[in-house]
Amino acid sequence: MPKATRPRKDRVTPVPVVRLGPLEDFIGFHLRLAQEASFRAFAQRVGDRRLRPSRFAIMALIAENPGITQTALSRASARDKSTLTTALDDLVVRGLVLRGRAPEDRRSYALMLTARGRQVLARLMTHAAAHDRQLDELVGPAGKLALLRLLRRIIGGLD
Amino acid sequence: MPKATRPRKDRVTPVPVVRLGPLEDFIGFHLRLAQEASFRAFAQRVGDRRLRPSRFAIMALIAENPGITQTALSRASARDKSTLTTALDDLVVRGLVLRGRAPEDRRSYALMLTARGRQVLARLMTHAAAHDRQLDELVGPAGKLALLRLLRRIIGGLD
DNA sequence: GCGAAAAGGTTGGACTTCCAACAATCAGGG
DNA sequence: CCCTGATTGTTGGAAGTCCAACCTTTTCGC
Repeated sequence: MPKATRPRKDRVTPVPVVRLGPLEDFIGFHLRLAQEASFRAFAQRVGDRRLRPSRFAIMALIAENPGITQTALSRASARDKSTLTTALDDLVVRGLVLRGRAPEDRRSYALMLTARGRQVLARLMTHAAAHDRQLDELVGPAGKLALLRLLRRIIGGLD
Repeated sequence: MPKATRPRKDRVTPVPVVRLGPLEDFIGFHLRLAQEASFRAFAQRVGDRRLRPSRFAIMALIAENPGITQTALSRASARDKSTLTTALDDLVVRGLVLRGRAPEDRRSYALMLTARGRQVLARLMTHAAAHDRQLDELVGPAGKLALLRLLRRIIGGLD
């Protein structure tokens, strides 16, 4: 076997060592770093800057719950309803989402995907699945189950 | 005493069930929900809206690494360096952080906490510790270790 | 029915954040 | 030395986000 190139492990990049101190053991800090890394990887995978993870979640939730209201969508995606107003304005203008009126409650809208919205979502879903597989490989199958279980406890316990 | 209005009848709040579909199993989606919940609980605990989790992390990292540069702080906190410019402007104006010049490299600054910055950080740290204990109780001691281990794998694996 | 409270959605304002482009400084090869 | 490229930090622009206030509509107690 030719020892052509040395592994990059011996790289002498002078990345300064930063001590984390108490942050080393804080769950919240690590949640933020992991979420940031995950979103960045997802966004990079998709490429289109107008279809970031939040838009994907919105569309996926509408697809699973046709006729959902903006407030219900707000709760499910953990975003303020005013945030959804502008996001949905954008998705409607781009022809991906329909804001139908709900006849039984004239205050609310009934959200649905357009045919083109379903196409775009399908493409995003393949990226999301690939992204999730990448995360799966990092934590392993047992790790994934444990991770989801722990995250759900935090999500449900802090309401 | 003003006329008492009777409280409304306690009714079972009809929180609409939202189906998550594929999102049910996506790690990234749950990371975001957990981070959002944690962030919100921390902010509520602290109260002061000008000392949110990101400011806390910045100050904690400076305290652990006196003389750190903005770029190193940017990497450690996973925030763009331009984000740190404005955040540090604010902390400096409020007398919590010092931007000292680094004599050996006149491009960079050497960040340090002021005495008042250390006081403020100490107060934030008690809130952070209480917050983390709350998370500990949700996941249990073994769960915390597992969670940190899994999150670190994701953080390190997506670079 | 009536009136007050609650709920759905929008608007305006303030922050945060990223990215791209830039100026100043440093490092290395010729 | 000098030129080129890399690094550090700032600026400007765009987008995302929350909160508080508000309007409309619905619900509920009386």
